[in-house]
Amino acid sequence: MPEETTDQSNLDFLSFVDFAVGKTVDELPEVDPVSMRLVLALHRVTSALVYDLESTVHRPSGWSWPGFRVLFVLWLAGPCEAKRVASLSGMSRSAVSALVNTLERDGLVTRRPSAGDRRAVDLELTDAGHDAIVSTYSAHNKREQTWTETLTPSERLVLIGLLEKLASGTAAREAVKRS
Amino acid sequence: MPEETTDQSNLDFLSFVDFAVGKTVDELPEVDPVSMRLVLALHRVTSALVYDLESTVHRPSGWSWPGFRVLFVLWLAGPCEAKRVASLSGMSRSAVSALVNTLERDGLVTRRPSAGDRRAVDLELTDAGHDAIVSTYSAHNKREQTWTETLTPSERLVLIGLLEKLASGTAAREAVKRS
DNA sequence: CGCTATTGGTCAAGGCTTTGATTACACCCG
DNA sequence: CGGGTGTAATCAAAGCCTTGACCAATAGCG
Repeated sequence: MPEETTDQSNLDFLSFVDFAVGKTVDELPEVDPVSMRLVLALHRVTSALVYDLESTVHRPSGWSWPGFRVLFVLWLAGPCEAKRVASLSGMSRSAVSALVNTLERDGLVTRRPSAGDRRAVDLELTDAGHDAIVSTYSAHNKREQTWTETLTPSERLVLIGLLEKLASGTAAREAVKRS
Repeated sequence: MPEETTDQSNLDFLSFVDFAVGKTVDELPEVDPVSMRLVLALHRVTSALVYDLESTVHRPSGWSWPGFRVLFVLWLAGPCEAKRVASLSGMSRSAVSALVNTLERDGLVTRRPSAGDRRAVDLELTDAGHDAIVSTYSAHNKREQTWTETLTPSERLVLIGLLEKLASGTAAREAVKRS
């Protein structure tokens, strides 16, 4: 791993944000630099975090983050309908359906027609699925802790508060939702 | 659009986070609830934001957010090598290469062998590409402003500061980077 | 100079997600 | 009870992204 080039590309990217905001405001005066910077920062840090977790934790175990999210919901909520898994995990029903094809093939989840509603499908973790989620989540959270350590304890709480405020604000509520 | 079911699913999801943190800490004592909640909130709000911007701004214009990011970099940085576009946009070289296939097909970008280094490829915005990025970015930022309005002006600055601190912290620097 | 290591770009296979269409089934109202 | 409306799930086509392999060209060292 070439540490110095990693730092270099990081700098490139950081200074590019400054440059981008400046030049954009210059050419498009109606642009608000604060919201531009906010969304840029949010997207960039999340994308780096997801990529890091996926490539250090999930892929090495042979699974993907999206698959992990489905297993996670099933672990916590217990067996339930695909529709509910979609809404709890924040994915579309189509995405859950496609993902469960993979998970079922790999023996982590079973699919059964629901008893009450014959349109619905009940999903349930297999024993292998249960083992997978428990062992993976420990590693996942260890890596999360490494990221979090950059902030002081009170900064962490402030950040969580602001993110949750953003998530329950007007824009989020009126935002287009996955179907 | 059924407003009440939208709110309902939002509540489902919000309360699920509380439930998930509680139950996970119960079963896996080594898990740190703060970093769990931080990453959950970060991922969730970003994913909602990206989905919203993509479906209200980019798809209706006929393009995708990833394509937009490439056009954006080319607009700001001017014509440059694919490698540089990748590092400035935070994408892998493979992803840029694949994406430019689409952008070139749609007449937004041109690909030319570089003068100095015969391995490299220079990318440049066409006139259509330039028009696309300028008109799309105005709409994009308007929507960003709607999201940002949920926070007070000083909260916005605090949030940006914390996100940028997270992005330049140890974990981010040592994180696996896209190749 | 020549050999080797590295770098820029692309391709291929596989996975996830999206929209839109389709098939079953459930529910409700006349 | 029958027909219209809405809902659960799935499929199909298309797009993006990832890893790993590969080629071509450059750079560095003996």
